[in-house]
Amino acid sequence: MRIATWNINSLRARMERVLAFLDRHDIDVLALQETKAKPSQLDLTALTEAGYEVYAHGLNQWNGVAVISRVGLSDVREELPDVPLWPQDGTGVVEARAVSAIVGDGLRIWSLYVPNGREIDHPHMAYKLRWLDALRAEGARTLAEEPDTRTVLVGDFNVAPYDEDVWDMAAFDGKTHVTAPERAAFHAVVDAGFADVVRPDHPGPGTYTYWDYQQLRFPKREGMRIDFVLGSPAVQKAVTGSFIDREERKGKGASDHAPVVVDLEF
DNA sequence: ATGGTCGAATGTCGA
Repeated sequence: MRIATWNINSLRARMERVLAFLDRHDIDVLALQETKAKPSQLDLTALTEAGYEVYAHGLNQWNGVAVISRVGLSDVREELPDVPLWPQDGTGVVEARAVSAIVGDGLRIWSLYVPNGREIDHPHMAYKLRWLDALRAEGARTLAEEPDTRTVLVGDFNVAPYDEDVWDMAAFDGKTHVTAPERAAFHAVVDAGFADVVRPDHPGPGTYTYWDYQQLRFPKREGMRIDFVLGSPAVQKAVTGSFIDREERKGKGASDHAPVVVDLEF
């Protein structure tokens, strides 16, 4: 089974790219982030005709996540337990950040869009840390109940866990994504039992999944590794290969993120 | 030249 995760930065704007990507790489399951649409706004005809089931979760134009599968899609769950949807700050913006489903041979895949954090002292930063702790708790709970669970936590974590995951640490002085609390929150998820299954085969430095649209970051090879596939022990043993589809970042109409693809044989 | 780009509820914000 071949799974992938991709921050698509609007599914409506990039439906043709998604269809071509699924076909080109023979993808069984695709987790999307930043769909930027309510499900009612999506025309899923072409995906359905290509043999895929889709579960989209989005409440407004911000964020939104989805799972696309041609190997079954059941037992959908929306959002993490014990973490309130943002915000409590009176802006009235409610954002969808997580959805999961059982696909293939009993694999639970979570499509995750970790809150951005914005600025170090912004309320969204505290919310981001709380959200990551809720993810850790959910992962730990799952593994405690079922140590052999086939579970993957995939998506845009908005954290660069190591210095080599950004092109220049000096550029991130005083910025989010690289701070000690964010990295600790990320590593706590890993320490709960969910290892990065891509990094061992694709180490850095210079291995990125995101390049800002601005300032010619992609041609200058100035990117960040912030999109991950984290697998439970049963998943870790099943990995037979992986790659980051850097080609997808090229050309007109690209997302600012590249897809991350992992092959599993249970 | 200290910007440069996208997508969306576009007299403008979030990433």
